[in-house]
Amino acid sequence: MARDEIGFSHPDEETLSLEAIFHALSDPYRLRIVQALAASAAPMNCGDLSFGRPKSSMSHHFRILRAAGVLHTTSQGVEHMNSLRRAALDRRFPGLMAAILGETGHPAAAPAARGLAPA
Amino acid sequence: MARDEIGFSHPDEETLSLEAIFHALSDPYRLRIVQALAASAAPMNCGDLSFGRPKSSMSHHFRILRAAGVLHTTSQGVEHMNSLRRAALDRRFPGLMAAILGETGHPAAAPAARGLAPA
DNA sequence: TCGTTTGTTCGATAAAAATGGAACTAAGCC
DNA sequence: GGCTTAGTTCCATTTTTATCGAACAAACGA
Repeated sequence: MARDEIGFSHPDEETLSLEAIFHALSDPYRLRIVQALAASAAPMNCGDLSFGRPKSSMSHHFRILRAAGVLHTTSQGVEHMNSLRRAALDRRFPGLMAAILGETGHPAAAPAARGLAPA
Repeated sequence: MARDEIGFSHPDEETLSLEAIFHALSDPYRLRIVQALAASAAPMNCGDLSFGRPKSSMSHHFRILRAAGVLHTTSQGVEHMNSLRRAALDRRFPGLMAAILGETGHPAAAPAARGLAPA
């Protein structure tokens, strides 16, 4: 369990489990957080990822995503910046995030994972 | 919702959701069921996939896997034969099952999803 | 028809998760 | 120091899941 500076604890890459990742992604808000982060070039703070829900509720969701190793959070001033742990996830479960996010070799493919209506 | 002969109801391919699939796979027994089915050439009955747990408990897990569209079940005599809905899952979420099962282009890759120790 | 096998359904209980207000902490600004 | 902003932690409540015995149902064979 790596403890970043004075910050959050994120699980080591080797300990990431499919089970925890799936649990983390089985909640609609958490899935939206992941999708929003994937779509964003830059890290995003918690407020921007709260979808109008109470802070305490969202803080709970961030914690679960962090604990599953999906998210990485660092403090920058008053805010907490979140990003996907994409490289670690890709090494540990190659193709998983790509499939979830609807990134396939074929640009026309993966309609469902991109939120588009199926052909 | 397709209702097979006199049998089980399985969701239509178009309605499969990542969220439901993730929830289904976030339980250890359910994940093992999926992995066992993937490893098996032939469909398997419920007893062979029960890992020594009570029937009523496992029946519950089968129902969730079916409702998520992960599993397909048919009656054959007294037994219920289960198989992965691999084709439907692959069409709807290309690469997802391959990543979960640790099937990658490179035979040496995806150690974690195949249950092997990471290099 | 009776008994056996396989699995589902019911129902009660226990365990786990989600929710959100309130109090609190850390960082920055005046 | 006092004030503001951004999140976390605490705590109680609700909701959802999991667990598993017991009763039930369907298919088959003797």
